[in-house]
Amino acid sequence: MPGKTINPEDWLAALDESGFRVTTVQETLIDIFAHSEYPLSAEQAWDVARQSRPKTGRATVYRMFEKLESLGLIRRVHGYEGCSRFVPTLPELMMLFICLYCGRADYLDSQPLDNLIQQSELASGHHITDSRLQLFGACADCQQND
Amino acid sequence: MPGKTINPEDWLAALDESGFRVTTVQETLIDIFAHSEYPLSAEQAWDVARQSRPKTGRATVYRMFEKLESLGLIRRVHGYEGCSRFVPTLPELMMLFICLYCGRADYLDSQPLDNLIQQSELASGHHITDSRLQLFGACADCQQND
DNA sequence: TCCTTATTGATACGTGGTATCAATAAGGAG
DNA sequence: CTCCTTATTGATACCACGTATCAATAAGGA
Repeated sequence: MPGKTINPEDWLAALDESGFRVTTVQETLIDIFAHSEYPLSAEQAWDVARQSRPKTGRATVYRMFEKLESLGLIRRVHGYEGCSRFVPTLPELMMLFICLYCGRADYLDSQPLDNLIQQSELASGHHITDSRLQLFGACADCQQND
Repeated sequence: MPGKTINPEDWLAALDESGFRVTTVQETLIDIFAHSEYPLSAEQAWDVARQSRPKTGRATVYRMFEKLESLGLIRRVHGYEGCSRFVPTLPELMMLFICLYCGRADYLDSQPLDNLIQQSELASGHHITDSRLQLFGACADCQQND
């Protein structure tokens, strides 16, 4: 599974542009996201953060997750381990696949989803404004290592 | 939005066949599910259950939800109001649409989703064994009443 | 360097869900 | 129908995740 990732500079810039102060906690947490290929819960991120920054507060991490989500920089994963984990948002690659064996997240081209939505709108008469799709299974790597 | 619903008899039969005892709490809760067009949380179902059966325990309702989910009779809704609500499972109609205005759930034909999964498997090399798709927007009724 | 104020960390709190365990009731055997 | 075994229940305590509060800290502009 290829390691697609995000650029911490962009995230800090986004926070700055939105009028938030740039702090060291932010840098720490953004770095944690940038270097993880797995979906992260606030609790997990808190544990990692305290390794390099022991005084980090729990509430602060939750607040930062909220902020990052509201800015669209991370999105929630609705998975087998609950709904409290997040992954970085990759524009144009919104379809998320989670491997049930290694736990890693992979992003897929979302064009097929757009087609599906159009189709379903026509068939049902509903106006669809948002969608959540997640796929689960065995990633290419984990299939080989059986 | 048409009121598709399920048959309480079938659910009781399914519980019986799985070796569970048939109890009055079960009948109460199954009835509540059969008569609601909205996704239900355990807490909500508990409130309703106590109207006709005041001594009903909270844990019992959570246990029953767990049982019904494990038997595949209800499924979790990953929605804007959290991930703790459930709807009855309708086989062959697995794609769920939730109206953001009236809150009702509608089931859509899941053939397009099957196609999407096939497509994504080919493109990514992953083996997809499970999926979660939910659509949000304005249902046909709520679009008219604007 | 100082000052204002957003952000932080510690703590307490709230809600959704689970473990425990004695009391109850399903339902098969006689 | 009655008895007996045991799954199920209800009450309580408990735990995990997340949020509100508020004094202390630190960004960053003047």
